[in-house]
Amino acid sequence: MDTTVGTEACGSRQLNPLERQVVDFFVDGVRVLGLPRSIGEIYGLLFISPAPLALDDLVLRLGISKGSASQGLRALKGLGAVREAPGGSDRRTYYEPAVELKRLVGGFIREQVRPHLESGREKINRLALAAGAEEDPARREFFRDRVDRLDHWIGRSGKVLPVLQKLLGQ
Amino acid sequence: MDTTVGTEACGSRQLNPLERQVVDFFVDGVRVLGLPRSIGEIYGLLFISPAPLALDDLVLRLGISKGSASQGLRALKGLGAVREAPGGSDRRTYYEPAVELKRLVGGFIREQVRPHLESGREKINRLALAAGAEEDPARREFFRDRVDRLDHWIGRSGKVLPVLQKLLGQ
DNA sequence: GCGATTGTTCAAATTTGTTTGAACAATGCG
DNA sequence: CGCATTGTTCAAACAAATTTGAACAATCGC
Repeated sequence: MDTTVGTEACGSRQLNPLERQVVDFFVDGVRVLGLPRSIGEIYGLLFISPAPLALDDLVLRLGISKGSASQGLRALKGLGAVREAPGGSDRRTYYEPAVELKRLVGGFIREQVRPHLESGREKINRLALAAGAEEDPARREFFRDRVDRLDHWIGRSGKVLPVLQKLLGQ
Repeated sequence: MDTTVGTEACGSRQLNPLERQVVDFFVDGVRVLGLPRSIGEIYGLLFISPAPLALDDLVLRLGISKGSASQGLRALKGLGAVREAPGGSDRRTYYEPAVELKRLVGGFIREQVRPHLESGREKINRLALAAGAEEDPARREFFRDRVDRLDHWIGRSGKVLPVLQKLLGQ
């Protein structure tokens, strides 16, 4: 092993143009989903790598810190977007991406969407209570209508998610 | 009109508990969508207000700055999530929320989702080029497959959006 | 038109969220 | 075991995004 350079960016192999483009593609992609940049970088590089990569590879090639790589991989595992590659002869753990849209969408919905729907439902229950406490009948009617509407939104979203998942997963 | 207090938070009427809860609900909601907090606050207060509100009302009741209120209203108008209330006798412009899920989802897709799909398509075209330039046939085949997959993702997403919109909009 | 009111803009301040890096824990090998 | 390598944690540094506020523009009634 050589010990040239150190922590600073791009010691040995920078990304080649294709890799660069793919990484950027995913950086933008995860931005839309509200996930941090490093997660897009990691997934992007795994996605375009013919062979699985270990944490050190990510650190070296992306020029990110070990901490970022570790946390990013953990998050991606949680989303079901990467898995450990089987049979790494090495002592290290190698990762490969999940590339089926179905799986990716499923993981995102499970981890990022459903929890919010749940907590939304709870909040709406409390809201309904508060709305019912209004004295003035006309205003109470109005509040009731609004809360009903929220409830309806959440209910519909819950219904639509599985359909969405099925449509994307073919 | 009185001129008590000034710019500092909560001079006159703070939010009552119901309003507080609704505002918080939407603050969380827009957070998930990657929109700033102030947008959730503004929409939330409009949503639970029986009568349309003007910019000054939002500033006063939410304790946010005029700048935030102005920018937030502009963004919400862009999303089709609020509109100017008709017939305000006053000199001021009053706003009311759009409360149909269909409209809200439609606006979000139009403003936040479609542009990213578009730019994604363009990036993939460039990617395909870069992938084709690979010398080694096996690697080229692999890259091709990956890029095809991305293309497929984007294509499918574009197909699903209208369905999603229709399902949510009933 | 003039003055008062309403609304916008944007650079600076603030807040929020991400990344770093060094200390620490875990793991496997000899 | 003891050492070397791999991976994790988390407080501090940093970066990105939002909010503020004050200067400016637009609008309206008189």
